[in-house]
Amino acid sequence: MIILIILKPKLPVVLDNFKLYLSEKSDLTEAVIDKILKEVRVESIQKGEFLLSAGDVCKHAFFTEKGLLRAFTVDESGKEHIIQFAPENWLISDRSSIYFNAPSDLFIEAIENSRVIFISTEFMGMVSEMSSKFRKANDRALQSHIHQLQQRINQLLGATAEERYLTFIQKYPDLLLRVPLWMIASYLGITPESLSRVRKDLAKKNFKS
Amino acid sequence: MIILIILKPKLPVVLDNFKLYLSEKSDLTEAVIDKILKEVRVESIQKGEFLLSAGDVCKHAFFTEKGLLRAFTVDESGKEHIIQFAPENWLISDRSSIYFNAPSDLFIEAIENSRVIFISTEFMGMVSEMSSKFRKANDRALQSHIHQLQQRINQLLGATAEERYLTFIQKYPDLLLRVPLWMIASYLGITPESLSRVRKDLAKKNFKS
DNA sequence: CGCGTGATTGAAACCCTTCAAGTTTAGTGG
DNA sequence: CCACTAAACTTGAAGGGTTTCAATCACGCG
Repeated sequence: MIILIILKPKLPVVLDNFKLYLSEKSDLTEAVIDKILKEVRVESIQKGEFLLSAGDVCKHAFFTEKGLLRAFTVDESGKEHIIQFAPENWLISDRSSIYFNAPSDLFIEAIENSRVIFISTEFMGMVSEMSSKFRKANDRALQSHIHQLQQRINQLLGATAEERYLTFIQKYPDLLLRVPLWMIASYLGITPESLSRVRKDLAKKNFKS
Repeated sequence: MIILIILKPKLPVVLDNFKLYLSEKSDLTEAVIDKILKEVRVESIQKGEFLLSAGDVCKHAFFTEKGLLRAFTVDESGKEHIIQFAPENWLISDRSSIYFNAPSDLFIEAIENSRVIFISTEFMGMVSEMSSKFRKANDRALQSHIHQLQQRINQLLGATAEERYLTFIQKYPDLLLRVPLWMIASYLGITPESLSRVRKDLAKKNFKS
């Protein structure tokens, strides 16, 4: 008789996306990356949980290994304004809060059950020192970030609700399926009702999806 | 008899503001700064002249030694959207156009007769290598810039015309006296007529200045 | 099943824009 | 220095896009 005993192995946390990210953005060997990965803090964040609240000092950048995060502000009248979404492979944080060690005015929340890498300033500094390619990739990302913010300002200055929506679905088609419409409305700076009507109009003009 | 001949001396271009800027942001000696200053390109720009046009690749950051510059986009319908003003001691440029060597979508124009320093990437690199304080100051400025862009997005997402105007005059009281109101309206994302009415309402509520 | 969240729809109100006209201001040349 | 012109600013009336509020519907989940 054969007795089969299967010991459930201690599952290593899967960090495929973050590993890929590091190997693409840096010129470190896989061995070194694997070593680094053992040091990073990873957490499972349930839908609805917060990674940062307004008033707190932001201490980490967050890399979405799995799931979906959002950053938003809340104004005096209690209305939310969504600043950014962060699906898989995106970084999200309050750069200036980290940099100036100042209270953030952002909330960062998981809107799906997520696995999130906590990236400290020290970690960034360490990898930057190890790889000049990584440093450059970060510079690049910073410039892109600024450019993207300016484009958004530009659109908010001039575009109608419909134009904003069309830009959004063209830029982030994947998010459309994962993010409730009222959050998209918040990102676009319009009410959920308005977005609903915009979509209705577009459907009438036989606009696909 | 005494004949007095006054030879008009070759006037050195006055760069007090930029000199002060360099000495505050770096830890270079005055002698070194003076040497550096001889290398920079300075130009007098008449009101209405352009330093950058959409479609061109931006090659310089511009430091306003004297005068006032603005950056703006023009949308499909021909409307201008002002992205930024740059009075004395401000830097203005299209970072991403410089960085990615890509055509800019910005115009940069003098709205007063101005004296402008052309700052090349090489110049920035050189000073950065000479002074780590300068490097850090630039990092800091970059972070502040991002923060300021985010605050503006936030306001465009939620605030009324009046709120935007009040924020503007509180943040840039000096510009109010130098910039035509229709440009301020453009910066705020409203029409000149609306701004006029907002100001009228504020005056009625006996709001000073 | 019932509850809560998200989405839709309608009607009224509101803010802002548009268009058009008039007024003020500033700059230019005689 | 005044006259002229263009640009900037104001004001009014009408219209449009969005919001607000309220009600209803659809769906997933305990």
